[in-house]
Amino acid sequence: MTSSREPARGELAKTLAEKSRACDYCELRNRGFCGRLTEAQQSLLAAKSRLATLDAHKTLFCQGDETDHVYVVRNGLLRLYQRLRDGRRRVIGFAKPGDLLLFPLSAHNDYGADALDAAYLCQFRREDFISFLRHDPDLWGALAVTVHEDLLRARRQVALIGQRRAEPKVAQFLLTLHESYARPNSETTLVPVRVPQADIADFLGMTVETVNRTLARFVRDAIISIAKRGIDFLDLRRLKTIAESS
Amino acid sequence: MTSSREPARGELAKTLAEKSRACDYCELRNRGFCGRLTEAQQSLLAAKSRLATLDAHKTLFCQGDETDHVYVVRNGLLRLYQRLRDGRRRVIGFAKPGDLLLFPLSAHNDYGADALDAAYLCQFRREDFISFLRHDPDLWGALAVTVHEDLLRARRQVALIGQRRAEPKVAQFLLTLHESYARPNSETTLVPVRVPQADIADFLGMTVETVNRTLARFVRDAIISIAKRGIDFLDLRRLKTIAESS
DNA sequence: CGTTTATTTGAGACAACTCAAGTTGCGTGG
DNA sequence: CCACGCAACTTGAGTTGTCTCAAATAAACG
Repeated sequence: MTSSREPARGELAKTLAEKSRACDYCELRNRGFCGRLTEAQQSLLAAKSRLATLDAHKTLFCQGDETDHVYVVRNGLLRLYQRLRDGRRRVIGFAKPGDLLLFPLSAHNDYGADALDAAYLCQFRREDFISFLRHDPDLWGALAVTVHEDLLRARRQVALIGQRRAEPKVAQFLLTLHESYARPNSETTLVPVRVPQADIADFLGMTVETVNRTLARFVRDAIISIAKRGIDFLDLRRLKTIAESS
Repeated sequence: MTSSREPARGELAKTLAEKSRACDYCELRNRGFCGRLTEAQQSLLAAKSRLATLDAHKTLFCQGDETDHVYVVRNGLLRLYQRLRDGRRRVIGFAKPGDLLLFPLSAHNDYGADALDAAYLCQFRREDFISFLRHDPDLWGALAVTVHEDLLRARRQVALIGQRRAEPKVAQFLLTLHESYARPNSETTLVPVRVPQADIADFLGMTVETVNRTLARFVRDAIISIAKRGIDFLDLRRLKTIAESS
């Protein structure tokens, strides 16, 4: 099944389960919600957390449903989206490890989420999370900063969609993707995620055809290379030039 | 000077000053930051607040500057904007009475703000605001919810800009404007704000020319009427139809 | 009353969209 | 193992609507 694309999946799951309580995995990430917590706070939350697993293409929660849980992504990539009045879909972002999903003070989900990859998440009951906040007011800061970062991300998306030409849009999107997955000590230029072109289109407010043609041009010009395992960034400098060309 | 457009301005200022401590004015608004506070919390904040006045077209703060103060709008309308790499300007929103400006946990301003109308604001030193949060943890909730509402607004702007055709964009913008200023017990359809078309264009990601032509069409079709004092909504039903026409 | 800023109008180019076929890749079941 | 079906991707030709550029007009301000 989904494990075919990731041989070490089962092993990883075991590792995650062992480290579940101490949040060692999340601690590795500077960014994200858990990265802003002290070890004591992490332990407090971990005590009431449940490990949730989600196969690729499965839905974690739907827009409009009651928010009974909130989540922190441990592993995998999720697509966050809203349905618009006219039936079209708007992808509002992609959730990476460390990201907090849903706002614990809202009774209903602002958006829906489903997995692009198989995903592992920490699940918290919303009421538990709220009582954490009451118990340890310092958690409020982490929550507020996290929501504020989502706000900054949303504003970046506004700037992105506002662009008229397709090439800078896609180029900037690719650069953001690269940035999110760039490791300081790594030489590889391969970002190991496969985002469907339809999702890129709905994120950037373009049609699939235009996204496809633009990506094809980048591939033809040897700026990127698209493989089954992800996107290989061959010429970051040229990609940046295109991104700036507004 | 600017009082010529609002004869009762001076009187209003006096009223505001008198009610400054109890925040009675802000209390009248359901929406906004102050509306989420208890009277005790309002008094706490009011004790350390300063009334700031700002003439029309003046700048309150600039993007990138150090955040030494945060503000709550009492009266007037402000334009919030960011500068993009290519020099273009992106209007990220308009601040109405009750809105909190700037994020007290950020060291630098994410955006700039200047007045469209003459404006009155409550000014707080950032460190004072942070110590309020420490002193009364319940304030954290109000802050988090406020930032989250900004996030929802930003996502609405994403959906707005994502539209391809000009008419629905402008129609939806006008409807939002109308909603923000609609009074429950009021019969008038006049929204007493004048937003420059250039700002609408930068908010919606279009050119001034297209905004102008679209507005002209609405006026020609007797859907709205544009006067010096503001926009008169003559046919809300038709405006809604256009807004839905994606 | 002159200067600056905002709005209005026109003609043409261009880039993304629409529609309509293909093709490829992949998981399922015979 | 191959055939099938579904979903994602690819490609082409024509349309459409906004943008661009260029100008004239109107309004705001000292």
